[in-house]
Amino acid sequence: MSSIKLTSLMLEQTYISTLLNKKVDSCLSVHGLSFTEFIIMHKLHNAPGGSLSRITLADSIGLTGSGVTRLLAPMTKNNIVLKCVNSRDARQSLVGLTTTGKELYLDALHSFEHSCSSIFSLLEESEVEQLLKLLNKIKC
Amino acid sequence: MSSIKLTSLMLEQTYISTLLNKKVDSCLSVHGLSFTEFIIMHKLHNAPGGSLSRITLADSIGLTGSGVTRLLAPMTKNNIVLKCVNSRDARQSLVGLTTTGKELYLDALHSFEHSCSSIFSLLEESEVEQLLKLLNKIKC
DNA sequence: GACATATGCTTGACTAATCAAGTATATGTC
DNA sequence: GACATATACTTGATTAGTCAAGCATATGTC
Repeated sequence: MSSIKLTSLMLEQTYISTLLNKKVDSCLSVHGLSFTEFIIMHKLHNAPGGSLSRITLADSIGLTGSGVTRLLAPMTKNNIVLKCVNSRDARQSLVGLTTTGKELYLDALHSFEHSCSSIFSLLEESEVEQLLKLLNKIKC
Repeated sequence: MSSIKLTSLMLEQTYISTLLNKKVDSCLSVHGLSFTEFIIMHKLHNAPGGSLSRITLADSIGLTGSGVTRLLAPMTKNNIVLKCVNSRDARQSLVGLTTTGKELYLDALHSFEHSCSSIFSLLEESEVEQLLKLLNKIKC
């Protein structure tokens, strides 16, 4: 396998990702959210039971635990997420969306979906599926 | 087109990219380089004439001009890159690799290629090409 | 039940990058 | 040639995240 192609692939991937993040970030900024905050809200909204521990959250979005702590602090203050004690394990604090948080998420989701549609507009449905499949084959 | 698939694609892409960057970063750290520094060296090494202006560099790696300035400062101090004046335009400063920089780049390239091989090891050559093609179809 | 070790989270110090404002040089128009 | 505007770069302030160290709680072993 040509290492030039793999090198190109890695560089291209990084480059595109940088641009996409910036694009999505600016689309979400009208809701006062960063992309990372939106991802957190998305994970919480779709979590079974509606809440996750910080560690689970961190792993599922590729961040460190301390990164999550720092992100959640202002979100808690702004009444977007809620910290609840886990009665089984006092070390853990489960996090969930507040009612305000849910509403904000649904609003932001609209913008996000719109932005995704525009970003991936040149791809056919089959290509989207193919891309997803290929991305999942990357060894992280 | 299902917006759930597009949403998944965007989230998956971001997640994988985060992990890949961390992986590559740690592989390059043995050379004392960050991934971004390596990308800069790569662009300079492959540039026609061996030098680029800061703006061109910034655009080609998806960074702002000030980001490039900040990255180049320590690289200049460590004698990896060299700043040369453009006689045609005194505002511009062209940047190129020093001899030390070239050697360091070639060393780091080995590690980088090795890391890419491992990361993309589950992909066939045809899949790599497909992935590259699909990534390039994304509208940034 | 006491102690060693592991786990979940927070915090201080740091790094990489951004943005906005500023400086220096170029260019086009009168 | 003077002035307005544009371009290339730098710098101060800020932000998002990392890592390492620390604290609190859990768990396993004796």
